[in-house]
Amino acid sequence: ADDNDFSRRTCRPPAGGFQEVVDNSYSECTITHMKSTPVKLSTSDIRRGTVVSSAVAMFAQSGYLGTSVAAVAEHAGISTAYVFKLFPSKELLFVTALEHCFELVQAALERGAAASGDQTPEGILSAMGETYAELIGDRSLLMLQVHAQSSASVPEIGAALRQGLRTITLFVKSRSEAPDADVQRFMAYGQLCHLIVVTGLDADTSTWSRLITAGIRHP
Amino acid sequence: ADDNDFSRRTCRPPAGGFQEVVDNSYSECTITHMKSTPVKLSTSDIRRGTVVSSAVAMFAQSGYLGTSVAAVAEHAGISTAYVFKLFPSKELLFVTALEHCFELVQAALERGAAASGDQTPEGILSAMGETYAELIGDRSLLMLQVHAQSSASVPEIGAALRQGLRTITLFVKSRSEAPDADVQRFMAYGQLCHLIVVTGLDADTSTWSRLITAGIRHP
DNA sequence: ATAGTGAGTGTGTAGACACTCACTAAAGCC
DNA sequence: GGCTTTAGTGAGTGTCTACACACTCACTAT
Repeated sequence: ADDNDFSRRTCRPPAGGFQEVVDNSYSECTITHMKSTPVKLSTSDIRRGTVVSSAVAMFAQSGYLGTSVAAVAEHAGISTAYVFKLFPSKELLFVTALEHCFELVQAALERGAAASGDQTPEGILSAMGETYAELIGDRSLLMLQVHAQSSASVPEIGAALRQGLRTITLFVKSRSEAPDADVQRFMAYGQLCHLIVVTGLDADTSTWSRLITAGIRHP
Repeated sequence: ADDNDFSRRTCRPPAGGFQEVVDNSYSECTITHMKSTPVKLSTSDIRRGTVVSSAVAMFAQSGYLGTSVAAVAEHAGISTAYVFKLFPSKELLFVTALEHCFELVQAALERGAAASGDQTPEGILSAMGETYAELIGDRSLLMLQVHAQSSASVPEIGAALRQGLRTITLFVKSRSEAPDADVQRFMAYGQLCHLIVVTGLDADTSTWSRLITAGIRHP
């Protein structure tokens, strides 16, 4: 239990080797006052950010009920008790992770739309789809959404899911200016994409699975 | 503890009042030898059937990890211990329930296709979609699939999910004889339908949710 | 009457999990 | 140096769950 105490303060990467989503929005360390010590100060807000990243990774791996707060804490390299000091409950930790997930998705769609050479509605939708498929290559953001759907009966999770879906839908609609039916189709194929990854069909070469995965890239 | 012993043998409906999926494939009681006693014998196979029905209902409600075997047993009106005698593990109980779910889905699709007036590929697909939307009105079969996707990392569940998806896909393809792209679209909108129900958008009248649910019936 | 069998249950157990609390170490400010 | 605030932890507690075991009882064949 005490064999890794000395390594706690060395700013080591989280256990598991950074396979979680890298979160740049928290990494900036704002030094408000002139400090002489070059060692960067770890405020609780920065810690909160790393915990959210760990929560995304762990919840994506094992789901809401299947992930213990202790596992998130270990991944973040802090104690379980401190996670409960940063977040009032497991539920709110999950919701925060989910909201963060949707922020990353929207940012990716925006990037894709901006980088599209073809700025027609169809071109923008296509570019967005490509970026999304790229984004969920690491599976974390995708699996978190799947697990959230499964836990939507928890009121706060359901609300967060609905809110995130609303944000994404409205963003896709306004950014692409495509007709409603095309936006709907975009969302439907996004869901199909989730199914493909969840069932591992992207690694399946049988003819029937080709039928499902046709035209959907798998990086 | 002994206040309900006498009611055990009266073939009463499961606790909860038959809100679970009614399963006709098990209700037949085959009397192999001529018997004089008119009371129908409760073999373990019949019990297995009722337990599977209860498992579908309970797992659909709370998911794989969120449902205790005791809850399934209580819903079926038997003891927890006996459920473990009928099924070797919780995992296999879930898999059996999922397989049963896919059987019901396929049967519904077959019924829809047979009842379609328009026997063109597009007509059959459309009729199938309508029957499917009707079938999942009670949400049990839909939610079970959603929870299965969330638990697909359990190897046996993932395999059962893949197998069920394969069966449905091949059936839709062969029964409708529609081109692959149309079958793919059929599956994609099926997944969108799941998302709508999970998030409760079918009861939402806001304009953005109308965009998602347009053209998808919600009974 | 006897021996045997399958249906079905009550009780126990070992472990896991969410969450709490009393506590320390250190930084910032006077 | 004192004093307050904050980061961070170890050691629990109560509860729940999958599963095991030993057992009863209705019934059947001989």
